[in-house]
Amino acid sequence: MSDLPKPTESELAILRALWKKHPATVREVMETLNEERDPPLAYTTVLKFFQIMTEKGLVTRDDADRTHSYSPAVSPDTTKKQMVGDLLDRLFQGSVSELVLQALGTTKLSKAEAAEIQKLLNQQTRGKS
Amino acid sequence: MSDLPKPTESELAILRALWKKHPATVREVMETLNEERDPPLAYTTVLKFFQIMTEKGLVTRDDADRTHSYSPAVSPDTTKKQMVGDLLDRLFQGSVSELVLQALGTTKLSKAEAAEIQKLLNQQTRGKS
DNA sequence: GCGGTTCTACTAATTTCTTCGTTTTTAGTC
DNA sequence: GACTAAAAACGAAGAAATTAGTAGAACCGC
Repeated sequence: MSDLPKPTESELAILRALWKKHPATVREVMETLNEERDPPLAYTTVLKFFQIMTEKGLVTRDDADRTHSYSPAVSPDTTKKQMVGDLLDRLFQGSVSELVLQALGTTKLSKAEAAEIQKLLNQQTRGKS
Repeated sequence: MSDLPKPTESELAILRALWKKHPATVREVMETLNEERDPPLAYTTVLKFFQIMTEKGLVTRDDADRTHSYSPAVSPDTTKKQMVGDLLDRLFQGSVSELVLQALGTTKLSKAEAAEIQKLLNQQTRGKS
């Protein structure tokens, strides 16, 4: 499996929109993106990103209808794994625990969240020396 | 306090070198970087990065001697916080717990590491409803 | 069928990042 | 003081990413 390229900042924004709702048209995604942007993006700009991303294999296009629709070709989970792994290499010398401690240091968690993490930790260390 | 810009990939590589040893000269950092690079970087390339980063305020320059020496103007911790926060926003809707679960899912931790995380979790949830 | 609308494709300008060659400055050596 | 070796500054090319204008095709209502 040839790994897909790491999405750029803009590509990621589009993937986020697609993960929320897909398939989606260029116009739909454009509107979603422009809700949180001051200089709004032109339609053709967003279209261009879709063309590039189709080329790269990050999204798939359905051109059965005149108005093409797009879907993500990578899952949120895969992408998160990829990007966390990347950050890990670049900034934490691969130390997962350091990253986790760093992340935990930034905010307080709810009890439920903490419990969930505890659970995973317990699973991981069970039976280890 | 005007936040400093997010370092680019190359700038980050230089910061990593400086965090390991500073102050350091251009040549020293160049040699460090080139240990793990196949097309090695030219001296002037590395120098250019230092000039840009000085401009941006990411490093400080000591030009007392003819051979200038540089030190990081941002700490590893600050940078890590910045970049983790960035990833959090961009990919995890700000959910620290989701990021942590994702990170923990990638590798098994040593017992010591797990214990350290447990400790922090306990501190954080103490006295919470 | 025709005019307006909306879509995709094409092309290209702009910006940011990376890279390095050339020139200038500096400090030491004879 | 001129010569050389090393460093810094400058300028600019190349590459990647972002942005958008324009042209041509497809559809819709009349």
